[in-house]
Amino acid sequence: MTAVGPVGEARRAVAGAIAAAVGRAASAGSLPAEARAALAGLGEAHVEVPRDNSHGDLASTAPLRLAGPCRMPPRRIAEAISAELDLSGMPVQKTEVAGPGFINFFLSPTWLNRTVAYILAEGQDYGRSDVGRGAPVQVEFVSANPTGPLGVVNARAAAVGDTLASLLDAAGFRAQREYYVNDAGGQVRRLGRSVEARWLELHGEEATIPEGGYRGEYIVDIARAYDAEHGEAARGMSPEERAVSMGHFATEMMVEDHKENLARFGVVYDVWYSQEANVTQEAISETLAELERRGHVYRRDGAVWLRTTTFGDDKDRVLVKSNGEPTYFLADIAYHRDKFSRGFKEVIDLWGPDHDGHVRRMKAAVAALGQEAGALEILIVQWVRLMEGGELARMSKRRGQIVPMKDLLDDIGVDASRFFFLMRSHDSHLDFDLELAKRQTTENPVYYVQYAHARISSILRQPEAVADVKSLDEVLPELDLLTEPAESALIRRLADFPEEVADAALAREPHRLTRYATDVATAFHKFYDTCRVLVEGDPPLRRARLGLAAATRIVLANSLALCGVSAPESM
RNA sequence: GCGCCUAUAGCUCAGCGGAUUAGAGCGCCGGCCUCCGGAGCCGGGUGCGCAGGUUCGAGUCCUGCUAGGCGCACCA
Repeated sequence: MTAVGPVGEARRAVAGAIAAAVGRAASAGSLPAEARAALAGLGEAHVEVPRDNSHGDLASTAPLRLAGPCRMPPRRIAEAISAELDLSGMPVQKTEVAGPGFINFFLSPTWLNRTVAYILAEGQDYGRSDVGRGAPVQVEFVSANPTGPLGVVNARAAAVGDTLASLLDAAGFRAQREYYVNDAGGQVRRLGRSVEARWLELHGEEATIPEGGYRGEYIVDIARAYDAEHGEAARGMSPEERAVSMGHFATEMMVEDHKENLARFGVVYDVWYSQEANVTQEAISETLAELERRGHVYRRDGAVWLRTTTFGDDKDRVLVKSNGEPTYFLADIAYHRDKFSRGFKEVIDLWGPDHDGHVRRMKAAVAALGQEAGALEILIVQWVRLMEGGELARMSKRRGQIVPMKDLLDDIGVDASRFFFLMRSHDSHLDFDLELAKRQTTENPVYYVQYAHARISSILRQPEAVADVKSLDEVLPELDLLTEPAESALIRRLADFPEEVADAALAREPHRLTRYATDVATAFHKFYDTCRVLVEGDPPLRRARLGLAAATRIVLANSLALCGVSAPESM
């Protein structure tokens, strides 16, 4: 838990009051002297948000945690602390000792209502915090090979990476979104030769796709495009020249295609980092030299090795093959070295499940370069299976198992795709229910949340509401009229938002956001069901409820924005 | 063989640093609109793979086992 926003303030206040009470209890002898130090070791973390709101708005587990050091039953510690609690001037309505030794705190209605005013004042900024203190963090994601179209796993990585970056920004880090373009090396040649084969076929010549080449139909499209632009020139080239020329052409075309799909998906990168342009021979040999200087390199069997086992890998890895060529691993190390030289202290890579065997060696290499452990974090985005009616779906019957991202966008759309990808933890396998995602009229989770937003928007534009909506910043005194349980429950959940954002960012778990947004939508619908917003004959209460509705809309809009999902005013 | 991920309701999954009574969506059954958007709300029930361990307390931590997925190149 990160203490930010309204709940963070309350958490700090409660933690402070408990610390003071423990101090007094220790002086008075009702607690042993060890209690002070033991509590100090806990920080503010012992003040938690209970799962069940009948246990209060905040609860301290300090008595349970102090039981060991104090050698006293937790319940008695709780009572000793309770007896010394001084809550004057604090937004706490009541406290209780409960269960095995929790101290539960019920925040006052005044606190809740001030929170509504605070949200209204913050608007678009509500949810932002400064826990990152402006630290630059790089998030690199998707980075697919430009040898074929993006697939659904790439789409998932795009949703997760983009939202993670947004969360980091909101939590006060400076996130940079980077895409690494693998436009160098053997695969470009292979791609070029594959295109060449198709190009020859276009001209009625026999040709075979080379071993390890690319067979997708898109290669034919590329060959056609190439022919239209450079067909004449190509006729005069040697096969080798053609492979190079076509390889570059194809790569550019694929990268453009990736950019287009990602942009359509709402993902805009700060940097498209070309391997060919940046990871030069020079960069590679500098990297090798640095690793040698640091003493982690040795020669064996004609190859140059990095002693990654020093840093937890299960075997050493080759940097330079015995034929003198650098491995991709070395190029990748050079790339990561460059990231850190650009000033990032924290670098997060999102990789596909086919690369999880490479995690250890890459982290080992970064450690070998002298970076702190944890400077590089690698998140594995797991497989996506598209399901339709409980069966594996084949959206693309044309070729293989790879379902293009484009088809997903065409069929499902951006909002549902992104939301669905963000409903699950990135490291668990995802069964994507196409039928459910396509539904626009029923219980699709994304529509559930958007519906709440649209419903509020509808209320706020009712004729009897508009005048009040304009002056919501003046409703402060009326907010005290919000005393219904459904109102308090909703406000309480709205108050969590900044901590939800900060915690999701720090844990690198963007999927928490969709759950939170769903919770807020549920709390709102319940409120709506029990409390009439546009109450007649009671203008103050109406203004208060409009204020709450407007605050809810802010939280929903901000949550959806972080997810990259639209927040419609009507549906 | 080694490594990583996963195992929670009929299905897909949450459960964030261990904490009071384990949740959501879908599916199924039954209620709720003279009223701000019924794309909503309320009710109905089954579950932490197995076995140990640590602890005042384990879905959560540790060990072993079982099952599923993935990875184990001088490929990129």
